[in-house]
Amino acid sequence: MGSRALRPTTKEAIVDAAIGALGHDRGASFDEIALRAGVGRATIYRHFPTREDLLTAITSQALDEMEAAVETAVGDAESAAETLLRMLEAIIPLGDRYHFLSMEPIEDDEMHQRYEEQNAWTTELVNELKAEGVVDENIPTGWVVVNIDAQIWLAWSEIASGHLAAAGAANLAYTTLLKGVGKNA
Amino acid sequence: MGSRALRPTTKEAIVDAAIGALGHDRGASFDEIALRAGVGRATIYRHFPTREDLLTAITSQALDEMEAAVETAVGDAESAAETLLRMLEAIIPLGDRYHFLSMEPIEDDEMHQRYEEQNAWTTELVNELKAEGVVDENIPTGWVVVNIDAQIWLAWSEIASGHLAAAGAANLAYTTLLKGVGKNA
DNA sequence: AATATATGATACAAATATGTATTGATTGAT
DNA sequence: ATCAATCAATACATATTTGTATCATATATT
Repeated sequence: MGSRALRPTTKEAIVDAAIGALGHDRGASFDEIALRAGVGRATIYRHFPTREDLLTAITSQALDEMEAAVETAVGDAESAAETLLRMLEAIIPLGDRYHFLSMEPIEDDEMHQRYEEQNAWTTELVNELKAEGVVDENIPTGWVVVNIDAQIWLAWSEIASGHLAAAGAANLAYTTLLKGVGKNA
Repeated sequence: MGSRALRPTTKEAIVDAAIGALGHDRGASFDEIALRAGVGRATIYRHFPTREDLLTAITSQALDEMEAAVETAVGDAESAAETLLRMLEAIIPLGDRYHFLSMEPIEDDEMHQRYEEQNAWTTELVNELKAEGVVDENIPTGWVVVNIDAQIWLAWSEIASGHLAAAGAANLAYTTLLKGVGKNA
């Protein structure tokens, strides 16, 4: 059995608490995380032998959730442009939990590789956007890729700070990315 | 006398070493900074009683340099659009030293206030850009402001990683900001 | 009920960083 | 040459965090 519990496992509670604690203070200690999770500090070490193991587990879960959300949302898109918009719509709402991870250096090798794959996926998307005539082919692909990531990050930040409504965020990011903030006479 | 020394003061050497060390590892200890500066660790404490004092000094110097550079570059601009471009041209080359500070939370009250003033300046600039018809007035001013900051940060990152030539960076950021990466048929 | 497992609480060891204090040497100014 | 200030080196006290070990208790399974 997969034994998917109705109530959160201790391990899940720890991961959740860690996400909360680290989102609030990226240097949060195991003491704080244990307090949030309502478990003893030693219990954390039974599930995650080192701090890095815990960080890796969180990163892994974040990537799992994001990849799953994007994959679902993007599945039946009929163009690269639609794929981009769907991707933004799927990934921006997940930012409230994982925003802090985007500022964290990736230590684990496997996580690093998954990040590279993510990047390769986005790069391929940009190439398709160029082929479709949606993105200017004179702009370096790498620059477009980091701008896509930046729009996601900005949307996360502005939603988190209450300056932006979650509803229209994806569309705003999409438009800003493709057309900029300039006035198109 | 201002007594501007021809050779760097011990204090200046410490600040420079701290910028280098913290740029490489944001958690760098006083040991590492002292090593880089070629001074004893205790000497740092004579000039900066606490770690926060040192951080504040670095932040202050960064803001001084950036404000001075922008003020000079922007002085005779004849439009808000020109001001924006000149600002980008002035501030992007400074990123190699202060890039890491943009990811650091601001603790000091005075630095926080100066940051707010920076933000107010950019906000005013965006309002002028809207008045000039350069920026779409339907886009929230705050969103434009964070997008300007994001372009600066992206340029810094991409230059630092060697993916972007410093030369055309400001123009690329300027164009991306106003027109986006989309193809304008 | 008996048993195996997971947990909480606590103590402990080790490492690291911050900040203070002291002392002798070096440097710079008069 | 003398004097004052600054510095390097060192030792020290303190605090924090990580990771390990132990033991009694609670929980779940059979």
